[in-house]
Amino acid sequence: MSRSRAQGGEHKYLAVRAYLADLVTTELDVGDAIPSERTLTETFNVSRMTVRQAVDALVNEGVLERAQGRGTFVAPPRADFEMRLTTFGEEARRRGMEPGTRVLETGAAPAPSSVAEALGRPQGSPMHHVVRLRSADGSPMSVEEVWIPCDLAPDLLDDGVPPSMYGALRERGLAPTWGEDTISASEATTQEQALLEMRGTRAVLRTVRRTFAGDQPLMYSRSCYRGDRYSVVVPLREARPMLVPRPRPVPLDDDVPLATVPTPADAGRAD
Amino acid sequence: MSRSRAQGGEHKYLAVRAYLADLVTTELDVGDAIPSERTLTETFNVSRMTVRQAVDALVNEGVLERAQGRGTFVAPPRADFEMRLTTFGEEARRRGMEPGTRVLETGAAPAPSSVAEALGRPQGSPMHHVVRLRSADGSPMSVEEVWIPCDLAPDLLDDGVPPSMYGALRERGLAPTWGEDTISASEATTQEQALLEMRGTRAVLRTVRRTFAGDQPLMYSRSCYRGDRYSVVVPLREARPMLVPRPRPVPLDDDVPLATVPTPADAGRAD
DNA sequence: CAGTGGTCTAGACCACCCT
DNA sequence: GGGTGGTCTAGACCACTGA
Repeated sequence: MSRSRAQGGEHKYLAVRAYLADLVTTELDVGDAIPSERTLTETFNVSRMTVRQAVDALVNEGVLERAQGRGTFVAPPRADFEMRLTTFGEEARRRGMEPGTRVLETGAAPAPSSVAEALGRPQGSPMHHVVRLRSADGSPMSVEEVWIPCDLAPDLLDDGVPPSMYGALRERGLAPTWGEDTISASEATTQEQALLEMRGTRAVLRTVRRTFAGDQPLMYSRSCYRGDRYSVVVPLREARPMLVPRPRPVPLDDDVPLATVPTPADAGRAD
Repeated sequence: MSRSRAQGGEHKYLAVRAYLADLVTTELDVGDAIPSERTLTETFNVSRMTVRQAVDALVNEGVLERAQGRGTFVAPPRADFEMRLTTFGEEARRRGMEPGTRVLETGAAPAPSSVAEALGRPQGSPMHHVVRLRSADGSPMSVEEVWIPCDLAPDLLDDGVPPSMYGALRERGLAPTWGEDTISASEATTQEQALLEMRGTRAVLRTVRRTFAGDQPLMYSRSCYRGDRYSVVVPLREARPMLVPRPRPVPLDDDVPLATVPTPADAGRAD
């Protein structure tokens, strides 16, 4: 059991898949051809269907593209029509700026009703609460407030505020898997205005984010960005090409799950 | 060649696929089992690999879920982590409100530089230009300004402003396939403030949208939403589970495409 | 235990592309 | 024509599930 796992795992198609994934990331450029299916058949001593299973997987992931009669090629980096759960730091660096943070407030606090509701917790339940001023290239960008239920990670703030909340949660086995931003515009409070050093304008972009690990609500956060320095780009896909199942999901009496906690299936239905 | 296409097309797996898709949409509820693979093998007189090809396709689309040892079931409507290209009307109705429109301005106009640049057109080239006040349940929600190159659809405004721009474009064979919103916050101009009947606040949420049909830029639009009445919900996926190809795409000398027109591969890279 | 999906074989013919 | 992917067969054994 410890031997014979060449590269990818127990299954043959995984070995082929791993080989191809490695080829793509280390040897080939976009547009290059991978070995033909029959070649792979020989090099791995497997049947063609097995090779195809491996190639199929990478095609489905958008890593490879097939072209009948020509071959199979490394696909150009795919259009990404999905926003990602990124941290302020990653986001700033992606935009070519150096992120900075000043902790304004930290500690435990009872959950306000809006926060409790959003996380599916009883009102007033204990939460880690952190308020930070975030900056990019030295100038203030946003004020960010975070709540995380204490019981999920009691020791979260024991060593001070971690550089990345997502990182700290990940270390505790609570990797964020999806989330939801609600974006709106309003005016800065005088306190926010001062913190963000805003002068001409008071317009700010606010986002409320709920972060989940699977079904479990992990974190609630509110950010307030300078309207004159920050914008969000959202890629948009074609309207609904999908196949819709369920003709009429008969209301069920048993098996009613937590009501206020949306599942991924509820995401994307704005409002 | 004209006969023998039972339901889905020439290929056997497409027939099975069509049969299953029909089952899912007309007979089965979420969670119901589909016929077993071996059953399908018999009813369609095909081999099991062929059945699997059909089922695989639907599983990849998120319509079905396999469970080893138990069966294959209709999947719950999938989490939708993608924002869709919707029109103001669809969007309003989805939120349970009745959309309304008042045309403020309409006609042809030379493209301002920002618009021309965004659409990859020469500055000053002729564009359809429409400004509309959009309302929901009778109260003003946003001011929207649209530019569409005249040459794409010369007759676009011949019968007045169409109820849906996307619809009108679709009728002319220019179906929008993807787009990109840039969302920001700022203050309303006095004109906007008056049109939107804003009183307490001046904060507005602005979106700049570019709409494409494949590689072709179709439309540029700017909207200005009342900050106190409008917000956008953006679903967020897990941060980068993907496999990244290209170690170093050697700069190519030939085959350089239109420079200022981004392809889908550039979407999602904010900023 | 019987039934399900998961993996795998060793062939086959076809449609397509390039030379 | 020779190579490529696209489809398809008729089996096989395995791992897992549920009664």
